Formats: sequence, C-alpha cells, structure tokens
Amino acid sequence: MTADPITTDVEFVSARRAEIVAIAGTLFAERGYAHTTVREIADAAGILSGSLYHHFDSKESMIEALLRDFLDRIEREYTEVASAGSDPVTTLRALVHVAFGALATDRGAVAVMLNEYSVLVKYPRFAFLRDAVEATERLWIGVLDAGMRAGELRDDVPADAVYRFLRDAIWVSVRWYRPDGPQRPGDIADEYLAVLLGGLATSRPTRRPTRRTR
Amino acid sequence: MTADPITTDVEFVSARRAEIVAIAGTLFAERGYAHTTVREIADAAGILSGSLYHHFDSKESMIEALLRDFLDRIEREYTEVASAGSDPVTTLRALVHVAFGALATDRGAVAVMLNEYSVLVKYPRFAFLRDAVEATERLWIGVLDAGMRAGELRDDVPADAVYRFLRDAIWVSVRWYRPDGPQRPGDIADEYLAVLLGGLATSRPTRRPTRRTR
DNA sequence: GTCTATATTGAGATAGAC
DNA sequence: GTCTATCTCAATATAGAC
Repeated sequence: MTADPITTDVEFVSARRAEIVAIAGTLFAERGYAHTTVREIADAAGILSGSLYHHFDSKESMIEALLRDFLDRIEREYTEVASAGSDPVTTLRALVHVAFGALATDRGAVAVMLNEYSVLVKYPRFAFLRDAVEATERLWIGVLDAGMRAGELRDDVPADAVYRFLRDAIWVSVRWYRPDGPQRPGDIADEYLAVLLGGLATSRPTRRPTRRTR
Repeated sequence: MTADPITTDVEFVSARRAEIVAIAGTLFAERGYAHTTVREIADAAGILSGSLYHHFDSKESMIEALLRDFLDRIEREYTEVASAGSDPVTTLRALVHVAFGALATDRGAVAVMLNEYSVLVKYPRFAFLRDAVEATERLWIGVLDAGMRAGELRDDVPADAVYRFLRDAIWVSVRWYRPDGPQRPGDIADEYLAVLLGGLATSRPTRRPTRRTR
C-alpha cells in the first residue's frame, strides 16, 4: 500500500498507518498510554516493534495522530449541531448525544483525552489539545448560557460549573462503557439527559443546603 | 522516631512513613502514579531515593498505604452518614458532601483511585480496592433505591446508572478542583446537588428523547 | 514494509558504609 | 534513618539487511 499519487497537497496518510493508530488507540483505552508498550502495539498489528518506526518516528507521534483526527472530527460535529439553529435545550440534547456517541466510535481517543490530557498538554507539541478543549468549552457554555438567558435552563448555578459536571460525567463513562454491552450510547445519553434536565428529585427541593461541609 | 513500644498488636506506622505517604500522594495527584519517580518522591521528602527503601519495600507499597488509609476512612464516614437514619434525600446530600470533602483532605488518594484503579485492581495485592469500591457502591445504591421506593427520587432511570453518573462527576472533579481556589468543597457539593436534584431545565421536559443516536 | 540485532536511557531496587 | 554507589531490567528507539 503506497501513497496514492493522485492526492496532491493534502498529506496522505497510508491505510496501514491509520490501521496502526486505531490499534494503538484500542490498547491505550484498555491499559493507558504509559502502560502500553510499543512492542504490544506492534504485536497487535502483527509486526515487530522496530517496524513501527517505519510509520512513526515515536510513540508520541501515534498518540498525536490519534488525537488530532478525533478532535478535528468531534469539533466539526459539535459545530454542526450548534449552528443548526435549534432552541438551546434541543441543542444541548444533541451535543450530549454526540459526546456519548464518541464512546462507541472513538473509545481510545476519548480514554486518552481523559487520562493523559493534563500530562500531554504541557508539551508544545500537544498545545493543539488545549485549543480544541477550549473551543469546545466555549461552544458548550455558549449553549448553556443561551438556555439560561432564554429561561429554559436554571441560572442559579454558573454555566461553566454546569459544563464541568456535564463534561466530566460524560467522558468518564468511557471507563465503564462496553461497546458490546446491552446499552447503545444513545440510550445512555437519554438516561443521563433525563436526570440532568429533569432532576433526580420528584419534588423541587429548596435551595438551602442541608449542611455546610465540615 | 522509632516504633512506639506501647502499641502492641496494631501495626505501628511511623510518623516519617506517614509523611512520605502524604508527599507521594500529592505528587501522584499532580503527575499521575506512573509519571512520578521514586527519585521525585525522595526529593520532595528531602532524602535520596535509596533511603525510601528503609520505609517501603517498593513504590507499590507507598500507593497501597495511601489507598488503604483513605478507603478505610471514607468507608467509615459513608457508613456513619448512612446509618444516621435520615430520609434518603438528606442522606444522599450528606454522602455527596462527604465525597466532595475528600477532594480537600485526600486529593492524592482520590486522584489515584480515579486514574489507576483499573490497572491496580488486576493485581491480587490490590484486591481490597474492589472490595471497598463494591461496598461503597452497595451503600450508595441502597440509599438511591430507598429514595426511589419512598417516591422522593425519580425511578425511571435505574439506581445503578444514576450512581455511576454521580460517582464519576464527583470524583473527576479532583482534576480541576484547586485547594487554594475560591470554592470550598461544600460549595461545589451544593452546586452539584442543586443541579442533580432539581434538574437543569426550568420546566419538566418530556421523556421522549429528541433523537436516537446515529 | 518488515526483520534482526542492538544501542540507549530511565526507573525501580539493593548492599553496605556511616 | 540516610547516603553512596551500583545493579538490573524494561522500554523506546536506531541501523542496516532483506
């Protein structure tokens, strides 16, 4: 499989390379980036570790490829959803569905973002992670803010606090989500949205906290 | 500081050892267990790496000490709260406060549980992690179930699904919580509880999902 | 594009002096 | 209880043959 001579400007990524990235992603999701060795990746790809370096110049390059591809795609999906012109609650529901959807399609990348973001983002090479995360944050908080201003969402808790809780609960579910389990990501999204939007209590509780923290 | 001869049966833990465990916990919280070297721990403790092995026989022993201590304490706190005999919603609120409280008192241990649980639990030495996690799970789900049966909590989403969302959102906040920030853990707990119990939407939404997942 | 063989480095751990 | 010095091993990465 050689580089297609028809592709001109755009960097051509060999199918083999993409395959290896996907394999590495699966392993990263299972055991974490640090605990995955290049030998394991090579094993899973059916080659020897040295051969990996024909496709990548380092293990870091593999994770970079994985994350760049994922972040590009999900940012595109978020933007599409946000610019559809629906009301804020409908947009929020759709965003949550896109995010949970990535559990099935991009398990490895989600796990890596969750587990390695804070370490990776320190290196200049991975500065694009921060850009992507901040753009996503702005987009989601924008939707939440719009919902609050429209009176559709409660506004006694700051939008950025709500966003953090949302984001965390969604991404962390990559830890227990099983692609071969009974629930589709859409089902999980609906369950989550039911509690998030409607609340867990059957009666609206008072705003007074029961007690201060010790 | 030598072992106190008065302590008889109970394993005496030297103050120095406890100090080192705390230092290691802080580093683990900052950079993750795998990325923290024994040399860094020793540096932070003001000694050389070899000297650590007077107190511990391995790096694993340090993390084990950190987690055993933490899990014992928080399980005790949870049990206390759950056996106070309050109504389910009040109990749930108190549990959430205890959990967020650990962000301030046990940052390192919480971070390690969050980040390394799935790797550690595979080893027999760390089987106690699974026991602790399952006991906690039973306790929380018991409270949620009681609330659902009492009609105080919605029962259209399974208690274990609710528990997972709760647990994840709470523990992951160790990633962004800053001990020196403006918010106390109790404040964060109250914000979280407001959204969780009351719901984000101002009007009770219909149960129909807006769309199925792709 | 993959293999064989090996260089290099970094980290956990050990032994014995002080 | 800490230091010095060192061992050992595992993992990333490289070079060159096929």
